[in-house]
Amino acid sequence: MVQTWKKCNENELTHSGIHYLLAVHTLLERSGYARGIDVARLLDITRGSVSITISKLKSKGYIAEDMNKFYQLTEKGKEVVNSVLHKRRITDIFFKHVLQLPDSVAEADSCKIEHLLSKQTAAKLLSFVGYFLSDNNEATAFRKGFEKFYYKCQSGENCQICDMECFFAKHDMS
Amino acid sequence: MVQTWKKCNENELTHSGIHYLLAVHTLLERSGYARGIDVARLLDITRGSVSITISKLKSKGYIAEDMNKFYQLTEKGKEVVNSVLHKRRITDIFFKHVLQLPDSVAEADSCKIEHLLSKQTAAKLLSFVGYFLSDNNEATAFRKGFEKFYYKCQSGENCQICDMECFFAKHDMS
DNA sequence: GTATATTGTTATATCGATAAAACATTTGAT
DNA sequence: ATCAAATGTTTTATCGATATAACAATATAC
Repeated sequence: MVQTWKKCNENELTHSGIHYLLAVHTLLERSGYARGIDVARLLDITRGSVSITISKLKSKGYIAEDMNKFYQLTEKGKEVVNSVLHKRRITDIFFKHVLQLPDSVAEADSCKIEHLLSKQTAAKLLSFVGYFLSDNNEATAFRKGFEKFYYKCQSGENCQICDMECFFAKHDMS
Repeated sequence: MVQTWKKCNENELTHSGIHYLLAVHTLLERSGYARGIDVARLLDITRGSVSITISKLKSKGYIAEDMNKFYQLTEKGKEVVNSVLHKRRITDIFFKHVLQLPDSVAEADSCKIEHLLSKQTAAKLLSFVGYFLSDNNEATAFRKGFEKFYYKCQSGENCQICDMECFFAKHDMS
């Protein structure tokens, strides 16, 4: 538990850096080019900050420039963007269609964790969602059953699942 | 997507701050007291850093001191710790027993996202895990079916689920 | 009860993300 | 081609997390 804390923060790319890459990707898709000012507007930060962060991403090999100094994603950059977009997509679907959370909550939570999930977890989650949403009889029956189900720990007792006094029993989940 | 980015980082407590609270909690459980040096050792950081961060947490009302200046969690602090521990427990169980991920992966990913999940998502996830692991016939059948199932996007085609070229199809997930 | 060791605190410094402002360069309009 | 506007870069500063190191306060050993 504690021993993972430091490793937790050891990433080649920061959350912020990833969002710069996503922004460049979005802009390239949307308009075919991405300049500093465009990234600044999209992320709602200053041109100065963009200039600084993008040059770091360039020196790390995630971003390149074309002859007009417009940004391009390198292969390495594209790989990161692809990976993160897939993870977001999967968590988003999981939250919305499995857990049936409101879109706003699903999207906020997806944004927070998208880049943190390991490849393995994302792949398994994809597999799970694939099965859950499939036409299989078991999946269909399971979905129906879950609709009617609401797990609530007995107030005052230990939660059967998490084996400790239940936090959720004491709080309004509205 | 982009509009959530800034909000994503607006938290009363930082990830780091939460881990200080968890450390104090762990120490109180383990030895009955928590001093600066204990937190420093547990988190593998210096006494100086602990001193600074803990005083911030004190002024924010998460930590108090007894007469010997040993740390205590305030009600507010306990609430945060409880909430995070529950979220970790739930994600941990989900990763291990639903997704069947190896413990190491499950724990690493839980640590990364535990504090980021909204209350609503955690509550729904708990509910889901409760149903999935239950004795209901549908749940049992579903679990059996999922064991044999492995979703794999067709290479070169768009993934049915995520509606874009599949990242996982191209990568070794070992 | 003094000397030593342990613990806590307070500079000072670095790193990453950011802002604001000054400055530099490029683009565009006429 | 010139001037104004837009864009990019650099500087200075803040904030949060951290480290080191100096210093202060406590504990502990003898």
